[in-house]
Amino acid sequence: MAKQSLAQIFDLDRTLHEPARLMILCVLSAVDEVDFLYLLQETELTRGNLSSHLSKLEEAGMVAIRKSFQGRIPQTIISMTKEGQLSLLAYRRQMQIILKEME
Amino acid sequence: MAKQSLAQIFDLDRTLHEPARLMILCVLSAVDEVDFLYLLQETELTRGNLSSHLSKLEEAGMVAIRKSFQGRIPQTIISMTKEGQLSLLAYRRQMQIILKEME
DNA sequence: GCAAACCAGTTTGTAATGCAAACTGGTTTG
DNA sequence: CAAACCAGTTTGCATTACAAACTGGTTTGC
Repeated sequence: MAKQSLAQIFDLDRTLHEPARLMILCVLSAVDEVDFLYLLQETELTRGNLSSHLSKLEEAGMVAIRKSFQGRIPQTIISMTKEGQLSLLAYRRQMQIILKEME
Repeated sequence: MAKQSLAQIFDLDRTLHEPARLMILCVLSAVDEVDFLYLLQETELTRGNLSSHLSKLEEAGMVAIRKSFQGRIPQTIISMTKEGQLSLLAYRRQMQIILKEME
């Protein structure tokens, strides 16, 4: 493979590059299924922000969102999709290369 | 030091977190003084984008911008400040921690 | 000698974000 | 049965990143 240009190396997936979403996926990569309130507590995001970042991740096909009930209280369960796992892996690799580039 | 929260770990410097600016600093960290046209070529940004990202970096105190002439043609020379070097180092360290966190 | 093309950038306009605050639809408590 | 609470969603706004248009000067063609 020919040497990559800087522009290519730094062309990061913007969905994952947002710290809040990276943080969400980081939690998900460890536990693989969580509810909204657990994420809320782990990430210290506001409910509104967590909700909208999850929507973005869902639209991008990175996470799956399932609604259920805990007794009569609604509950939202979030898990990472296969695509999400692959994208996160790719992002990590790319960022590793960037960090090396800056040494 | 107490264990850092995820929110703290992922609280990245937004000035540096933007890929285009990270790329600019990456070039600067290697050569330490460049002109506008060299950056333009290395980064493959448009002139407008390069100009505005440089302004942001200058406002943030990360780079110093000096105007001179090459014969009668105006020339812009950019270099990284000490603060820029330190901030970039800090960003790299923080991102290393994040990548570890996601392993 | 002056119009057209070129050079080195800067400014402006626009669409897309990220965040906080307000809202929704339901449940529990006093 | 009103007030407080729960689990989220929607809305409004200020900030952005990018592209396109602009600026102020220089060189080229005729």
